[in-house]
Amino acid sequence: MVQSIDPGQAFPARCDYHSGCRERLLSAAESLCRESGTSLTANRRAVLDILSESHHSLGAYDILERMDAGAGRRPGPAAVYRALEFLSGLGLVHRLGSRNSWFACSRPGEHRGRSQYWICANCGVVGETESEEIAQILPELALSMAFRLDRVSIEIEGECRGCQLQIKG
Amino acid sequence: MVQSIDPGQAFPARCDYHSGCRERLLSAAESLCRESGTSLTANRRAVLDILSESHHSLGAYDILERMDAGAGRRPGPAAVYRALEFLSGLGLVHRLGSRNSWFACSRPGEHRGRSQYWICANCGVVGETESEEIAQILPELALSMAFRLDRVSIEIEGECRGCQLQIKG
DNA sequence: CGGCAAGTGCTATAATATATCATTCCACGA
DNA sequence: TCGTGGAATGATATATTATAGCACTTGCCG
Repeated sequence: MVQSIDPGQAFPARCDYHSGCRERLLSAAESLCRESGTSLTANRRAVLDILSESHHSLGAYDILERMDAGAGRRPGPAAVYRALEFLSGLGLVHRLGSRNSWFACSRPGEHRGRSQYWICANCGVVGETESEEIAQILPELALSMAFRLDRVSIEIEGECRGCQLQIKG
Repeated sequence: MVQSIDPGQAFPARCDYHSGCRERLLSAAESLCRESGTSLTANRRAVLDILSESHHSLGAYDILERMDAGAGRRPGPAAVYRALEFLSGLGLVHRLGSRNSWFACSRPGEHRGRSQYWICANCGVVGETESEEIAQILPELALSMAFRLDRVSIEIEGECRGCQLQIKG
C-alpha cells in the first residue's frame, strides 16, 4: 500500500451530516491557533462553521450570505476574505483556483500542502487524497530543475462514484 | 530516465526572445484548427500572439490592453475570453487558477492535460513538465476511488533557478 | 490611565468573468 | 447572383470575485 490514506475512503460521503469531520476541524483549529499564538475569533469561527457544514466548496459571497443567518447583520466581503486567508494559512480551509471557491480541509493539521483535491463536477463535493508518490516526485522534479518549491496545488475535476451510479442507474 | 521531457530543459529561459516556441505554437495552432474544422481567426491569433511573446502568464485584461497596440480600436473583454476559451480548448494556452491568469503552452499538441506548471513567484515565468509517474498515478488513484477523472491541474509555485541565483549572488 | 497590536466595520473600488442580443462575414447551394 | 445558415464578433451591460484604506474597538501590558 503506497497511500497514506485509503483512497476508498478519500471521497467523502455525499451526505452533509457527516460525523467527525466538523469536530476534528474545530479541535484542529483550536490547537493550531494555540500553537501559533493566534485566536479563533467569532468571524473566523463563523466562516469555518459554514464551510464545515458540508464537503462542498463555496464561493466567498456564498459564505457571506450565510453569515447573517444567526445574527441580524452581515459583515462586508473583506471580513470573509480575511477569515479565509487566516484559515487557509493554518491549512484549515483550501481554495480551489479552478473555481474560485473554498472548502474545509478533511485532514486538518496533517500533510500540509501535499493533498490532491478531487472535485465532483456534478454534486460539487471535494475529496482529498495524499499520495506518497506525488509527495516524493514533485520535490525530485523541482530539484532537477533547481526550482525552489513553495506551494503545490493539484485539482482534479471529474465525477464521483455516487453521481456516476445515480446518473447511470 | 522517467521523464518524457528533460526537466533541466523544462523551465524556459528568462529571455522573451526565445526562439522556436512561437513558431511551434503557431504551427500547432494551424494544424489543430485544420484537424478540428475550426479556424484561427484574427482575434484568436492576436491573443495567441500576445501570449506567445513570453513565457509569462498574463491576466485577461492585460491581454486586452495589448490588443490595441497595432489596430486603433480595442475589443471588449468578451472577445478576449472567447479567444482564451477557444485556445485553451485546443490546449494552446492554459489558465492558472491560482492566479487567474493565462499563458501559452510550451508543448502544444503533446500530452494534453498531463502537464505540471511551475510558476516563478519572482519573475512570473511559467515552465511545464510532463511527469510519467504522475500521469500514471492519478488515473490509478481515480480508479481506486471509482472517480471519473476529466481534467487535472497541477500548479507549483516557487522560485526558478535564474531568480535564485540573481537574488543570492 | 496610556499606548500598542490585532482584529473588525465600513465604504469604495479594483479585477476578473459572463450574459444578451444585434451585426458581420463567409462558405455553400439554389 | 442571390439568399441562407452558421460561426464569430461587436457592443453594452452586468455579475462575480477580491482588495484597499482608514477609522474604530478591544484587550493586553506597562
